[in-house]
Amino acid sequence: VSHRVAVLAREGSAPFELSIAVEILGLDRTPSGLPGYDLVVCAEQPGPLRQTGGFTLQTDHGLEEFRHADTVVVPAGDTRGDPSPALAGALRDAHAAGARVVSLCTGSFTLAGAGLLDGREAATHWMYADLLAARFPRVRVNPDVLWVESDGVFTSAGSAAGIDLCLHLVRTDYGAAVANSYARRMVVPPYRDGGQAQFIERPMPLGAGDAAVHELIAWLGENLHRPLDLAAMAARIHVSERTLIRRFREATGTSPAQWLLAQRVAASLAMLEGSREPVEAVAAAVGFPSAASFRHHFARIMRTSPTAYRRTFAGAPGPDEPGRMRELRPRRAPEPSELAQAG
DNA sequence: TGGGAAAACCGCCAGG
DNA sequence: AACCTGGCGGTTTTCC
Repeated sequence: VSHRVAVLAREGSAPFELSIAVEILGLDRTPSGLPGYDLVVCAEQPGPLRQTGGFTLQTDHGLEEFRHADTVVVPAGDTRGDPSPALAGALRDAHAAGARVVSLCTGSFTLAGAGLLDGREAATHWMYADLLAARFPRVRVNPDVLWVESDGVFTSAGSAAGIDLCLHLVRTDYGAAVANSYARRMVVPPYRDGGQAQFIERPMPLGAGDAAVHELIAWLGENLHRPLDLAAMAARIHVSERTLIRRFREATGTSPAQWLLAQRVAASLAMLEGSREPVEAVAAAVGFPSAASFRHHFARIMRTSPTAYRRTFAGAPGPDEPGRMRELRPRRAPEPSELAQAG
């Protein structure tokens, strides 16, 4: 039984958030052996819809699609006006009929305007969180999460947080393994964690999931320099090693040791750029058992050596540094394919 | 760079 | 019945 998704298109919207839903929930992945969705883009009225960027979007489907949908997605839209009575009613009916109702970015204003967020917790783009709370006092706005679910109503924060929410829906419907395959194919992290947060404007707590594993991850992030083995990690959250491995992979898509390796390499980047500590000292500071181990995993993940990385990204090379020529690559964070197991 | 020891990982399965 | 846990044995990965 395939899962049906209806995505709302509107006049004057930015295309990005709508595209997130189409990309994740609309692509046919059956050639890859993955389950998917029946997705339709629908509009309140027929006719061309002008989008940001000066192009038009057109669809033959109307709001009656909401009645057949298991999931209704409302992408970013107007933050000032109210939804029409027809749209508001269709959204309420869909929720009452048991459909998941999902907003991306400022789409939360539309849900709020339809009354669907009254008394419920909601997320939205951080620039508009205050406005949402002011316009809709009955909505419990949470400005610090990537997304939140409240009585079958899902709201996500700014722009790219919609990716996290859509992947969560896939995880809910088809399991973590399938969601991770989706993420890998899109080349995005299957799971945003503390290590990713440093690349974000401000750290964002997680939306939901395994609380014990999340707490463990937060603690690991603060203690990367310490020797950490499976037994210590398992003891920390009072489970067996077997259960830790299983639940860690369920929550993050990777294993504890692989995650640690990737986080330690990520932590080493700042030290390589911002200090003149020798590679041996950097290796020890971020918790590698030896410089050889550090170099091995750094090269595997970053496709260059620590010294070459430092020479490229820490400014001009020092006068006494050896002048070996090496292939140089731009800085990047570890890819999900490296965080996750290959199979 | 090689290879053996140790750790991490995971399928399987029994038990709660 | 559906779900989670954790021990066992074998394979893979890491360590030195």
